[in-house]
This record gives sequence, C-alpha cells and structure tokens, in this order.
Amino acid sequence: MTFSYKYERPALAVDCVVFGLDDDDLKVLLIRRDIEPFQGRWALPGGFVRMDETVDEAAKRELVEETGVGRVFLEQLYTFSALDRDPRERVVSVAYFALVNLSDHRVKAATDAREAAWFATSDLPALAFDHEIIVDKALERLRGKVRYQPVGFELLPPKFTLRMLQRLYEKVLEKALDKRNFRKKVLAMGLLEELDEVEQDVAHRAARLYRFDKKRYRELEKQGFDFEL
Amino acid sequence: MTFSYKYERPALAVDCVVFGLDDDDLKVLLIRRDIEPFQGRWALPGGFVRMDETVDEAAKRELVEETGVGRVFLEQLYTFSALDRDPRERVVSVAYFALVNLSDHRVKAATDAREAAWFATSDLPALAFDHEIIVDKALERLRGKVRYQPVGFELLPPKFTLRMLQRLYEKVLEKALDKRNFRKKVLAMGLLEELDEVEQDVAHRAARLYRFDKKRYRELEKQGFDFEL
DNA sequence: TGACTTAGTGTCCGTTTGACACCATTCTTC
DNA sequence: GAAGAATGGTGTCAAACGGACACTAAGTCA
Repeated sequence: MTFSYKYERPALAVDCVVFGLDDDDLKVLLIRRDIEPFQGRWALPGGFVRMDETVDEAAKRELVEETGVGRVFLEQLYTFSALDRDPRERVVSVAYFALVNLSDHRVKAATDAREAAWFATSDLPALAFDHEIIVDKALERLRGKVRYQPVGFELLPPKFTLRMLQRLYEKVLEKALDKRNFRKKVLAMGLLEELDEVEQDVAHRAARLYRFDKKRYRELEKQGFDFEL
Repeated sequence: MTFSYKYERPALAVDCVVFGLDDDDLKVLLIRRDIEPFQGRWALPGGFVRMDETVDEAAKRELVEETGVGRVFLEQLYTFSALDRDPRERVVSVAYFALVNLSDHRVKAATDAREAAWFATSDLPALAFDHEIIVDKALERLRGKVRYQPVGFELLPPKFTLRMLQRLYEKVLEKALDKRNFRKKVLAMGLLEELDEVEQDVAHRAARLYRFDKKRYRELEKQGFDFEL
C-alpha cells in the first residue's frame, strides 16, 4: 500500500539529544545504526513521525523504543531541513533535547536490543547524518538555559551534594566556579532542601545531601521569579 | 501527477510572525486568507515547503510572496504539530519570527495583491488555524530575547532617538522604565553611535539621533559579551 | 512672551558580585 | 593511634551594579 499526494513531500523525522552527567563528563546518549545509510555509525536516537502522533509524541516514543529511556522531559530544540541531510531522500527532522540522571539510565540503554551508549560530549565519535550539528545546537541551548534557569537538577540523582551540583555547572559552562560564592548563591535561591543525610562510602569527610524543592520552584516560577545563576 | 510514498506523510508548511513597531504599538503582520479553510480570516503569512528549498528558505519566500516584506532576519521559532491544527489534513508547520522597521514595510504590504495589514498585538482579530498560539509563542520569545540581547534595533528606523528605543522596550516588556537609568545603561553598552543630527518636525525640543553600531556589536559578541539590559 | 512639551542630566543608597584562606571531618596508611 | 590525604564547610571586604528620584534646557505654538 502506498500513499499519494498531489505535491511532493519531505519525510518528517525526530531526533533526540539526551544529556547525562557522569562523574567525569557531560555525556550524550547515542545508538549504533543497524541499517544503511551510515550503518554501524553512531547516531542520535530518533525516527519517523507517524500520522497519529504529534512530533513531541514521536520523539518520546522513539527514545523509549531505541534506548529504553522514558519519563523524561523532552524540549523541542530546532528543526533541521538541509536538502542533503539524508542521502536517501529529503528528510526534515525536528530535534529535541533532554536532561536525565545518567545513573538511572545507564543499564537500560545498554541492555536494549539496539546498541546504545553514553559518550562524553568532548569526545564524540563520527556521527551519522547532520547529527554533529544537532548536538552542537543542543549544547549551545543547554549553556544558554543553565544561566537563567535552575536547570540541571535533572542531571543529578534525587539526593546530591553541593559539590556535585557545582561540578555540573562547571562542566556545562566550561569554567571553574568559586566554591563559597557558588554555595552562597545556590542556597540563596531557596530551591534546595537540606537533608539530614550525608553521602556514603567516600574516602574523606562526607558531604551533606540536598534535594531539589520542585514545589517551591513552581511557586517562585509562577511569580515570575528569576533564577539567574 | 502525484507522488506516492510507502508511508503516510504530513504536509510541511511554514508560518511567519513578523513584528513591527508603530508609534503606539507592537504590531504583527497578517494576511487575509482568500481560500478555504478559514476564508476571509486573518492569518500569519506562510505556506507549504517545496522540495528544492530548506524550511528557512520557504519562510523567506512565502513572506515575500504574500506580503512583499523581504531582507529580513527570520529566526526559527518552533514547530507546531497538533493533529488537528489544519482541518483539511495533517500539516506540520515550522514557525519563524522576525523584527522589521514597520515604516519601511507599511506600504508594500498594503499594495500587494493579497490583503496584508499590521495589527497591534494587544488587539488581534480571530486568527486562522492555531495562529494565535504561534503569535503567543513568538511574543514570549521576543520578551525573552530582549532581556539579554540588543534586539529591537531592527524594529526602529536606522536613525532613532533614545526615547524611541525606550518606548520599544517598554512595549515589549510591558512595563515602564526610568528614563535616566535606561539611557545610562543603553549608552554604557557602547553599541550606539551618537549622530550630529536631531529629529525633525517635532513640536518640542528635538532629540538627538543615534545609530546602532553593528560592527561593534559583532566584535563584542565574538568576545562572549553579555548584553543584558 | 508665556505656556506647553519633551530632552537631557547626577547622586545616593542598598544589593550583588567576585576575590580570597583557613580549620574541620573522615578515611587511609603505616 | 599518629600523620597524611582528601574534601567539606564557612565570612569578609571592596567594587560594581541597579534602582529611586527632580530639575533645568530647548524648542514650538498660540
């Protein structure tokens, strides 16, 4: 069965740039392509949009199907439409990006039928299609967002230390931050709930754990509060 | 002649939200639809993407064809894909937005074959499709941009007074600004070139004219300078 | 020439930002 | 159990910035 149209149409696809944070690095989730074109190369998870779903839904579906990563906030990034971005035929792709706590998703991704893995953004392999361009755009957006939104809590486990949070910001912004000033600022925002717990199994003094106060965030957001860091 | 595909595909379109500044108001450029659906209603300029052009090119082309507005910096805004956004069939639309100096474009738009006109954003007519949602998204983006980029010079004539610039910011941000603080800040950015001219034909003391120093802007931008206002 | 309208200018104060160094705690190793 | 290694946790000061605030100057019009 085929579908016929009076005018030629490009195919419509989605691609997802999913960032995770590792002890060492900001990472991106990639899958290895098992079909041509670019068979064997690493690529962003994604696929074609179906007629009974929005583009947002397609992105979410493809991400789960190909990597097992679900329950993620996907934000639309940009639509890529260069004429030759797919060698087979004209494909326009709507890119999405998401932040996840890598430790939640490390195993799932690796055990899925398709080969999926995390790669440090600073050391990516050659990617299929125009996916390098898409990743660059996503990084740019992440850097922009991080400056005026308390983004990045998604990248950490539910309970985290201030040092972990600082390292995250340093990775994303690619610059060192002063410990005292960072703590002062981030605590002053009032979005962190101090827990009566400390991290475990570290070979030095254990740091206090904090939790992101989502409820308070939503309250302040509603009041047009500014979260510039 | 028809085109057949193995899988069903949505049609792909573009829509343009073009903002202009009037003495009184922030305005949007609309065209009146001359065919069904929504015949007779006002809508954003736009149309279907061709196979030999990128989405960016399609937006630019449609804008010129339907309104005569050209030489404009169009920035991609968002891709809209609700299943029922077009009553005829599934259409996914990539929206763009642009800022233009309204006085340059007032006449052209009005004399084009299709009926085109500027409407105050605060007083829009009922729009076709989901175009109200698109305009809202564009306004949100404009407000976001204006805070950290010296956006908006595009909305003014090449030579403008500081008062005009301030009014622009007040319209976009929807709040009053202090004259002295505004001037202090905007001049401190060093992006304005003071001219040896004053405005003409005003019924009071004439204000000095300034010009936006694009060259300097690009220099500072390259150095990662911050233009928060 | 007087009334009206907008242009143009500076100070002060409270807040924020960024630079900067030391002791505390816990674990490891000898 | 003492010393060492690693990281946690804390405060001050000075400079820059942001926001509140009011008057004189210049030009037009009647």
